[in-house]
Amino acid sequence: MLRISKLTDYGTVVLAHLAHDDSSLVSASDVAVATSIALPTVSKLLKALARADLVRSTRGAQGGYQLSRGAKEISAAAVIDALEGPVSITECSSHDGHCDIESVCAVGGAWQRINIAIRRSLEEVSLADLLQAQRLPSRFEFAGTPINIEMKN
Amino acid sequence: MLRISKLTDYGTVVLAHLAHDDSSLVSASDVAVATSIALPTVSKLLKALARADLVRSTRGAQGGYQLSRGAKEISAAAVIDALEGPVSITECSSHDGHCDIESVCAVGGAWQRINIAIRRSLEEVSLADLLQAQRLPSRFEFAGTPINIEMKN
DNA sequence: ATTAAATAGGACTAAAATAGTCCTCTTTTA
DNA sequence: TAAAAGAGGACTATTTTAGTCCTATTTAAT
Repeated sequence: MLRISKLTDYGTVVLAHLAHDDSSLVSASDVAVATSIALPTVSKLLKALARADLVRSTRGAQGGYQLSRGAKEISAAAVIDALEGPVSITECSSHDGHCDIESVCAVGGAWQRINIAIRRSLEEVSLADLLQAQRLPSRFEFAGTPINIEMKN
Repeated sequence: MLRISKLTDYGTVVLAHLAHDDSSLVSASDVAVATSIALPTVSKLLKALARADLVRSTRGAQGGYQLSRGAKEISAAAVIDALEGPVSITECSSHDGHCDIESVCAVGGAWQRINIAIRRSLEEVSLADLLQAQRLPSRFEFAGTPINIEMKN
């Protein structure tokens, strides 16, 4: 259920590598070697991440990529947006999506609300959190009720 | 990002219809007519929902389906599980999934944690909630920009 | 008993999304 | 000016998802 794409997952790994090598420029091929992800794929990911301004690129020889801001300033939501676009949880809730059964749909905006709730929680999680895999401080509201999320481990 | 499949969405609509017609048995074709979803599709959905024990089926003439429990006792998570299987947010976090880059993956269990968080929130939401959530214009911020979500009925 | 109305299960096909590769162009440094 | 990088996009293959259809089984009504 509710999966993110493999590319997004890889994207996180790539970002993680950049976060590690903090100050210096890292080329796509370095990242590919370090992560064992095929170079064309890494390249594609980094281009998309650059367009979304999550990484900054420097062209030319000795060029490469670096995070455009600190790992704490990059949210999981931003990563997903960059690599999958701002798509919603259901088709009919996306902006120009058209829903065949709209007129008889009893469910209406319910999934949207869930979507928003999930989105908020993803905004609370930063790349730094992902790296540390420590307790995630997630707390958000759904349908007016505050929901606390505790994580085991 | 993070979408549920169209079938799951339809499944919710189907369940919503059953919840409406509370006490009596409703045949798959009745549901199909009422929801404007093609009969074979409705049929397929109801079978899956029956296997997951979200609806109870009665075979034979005058047979049909009904919810196996009250709408409040059916969580969004259960619906998703029934129709998409208990898959995780990433491939490598699913139970028997194998991840190519496991050995160098710096992200590790981070997405799993997010997955658990989302899952919990989906367990908090019942079918009854989904039904009530009609027509609430929503507003939230993304990347500092306020975003309005309008629902067209 | 027989027939008709249902569901059960699964095989199959079609369509769409995803993943991955490759080519050509531009930029920059040595 | 050559080599090392990224930019952009076209293209292909694969996988997933959606949707249909067929056959078997169950049950109620006649």
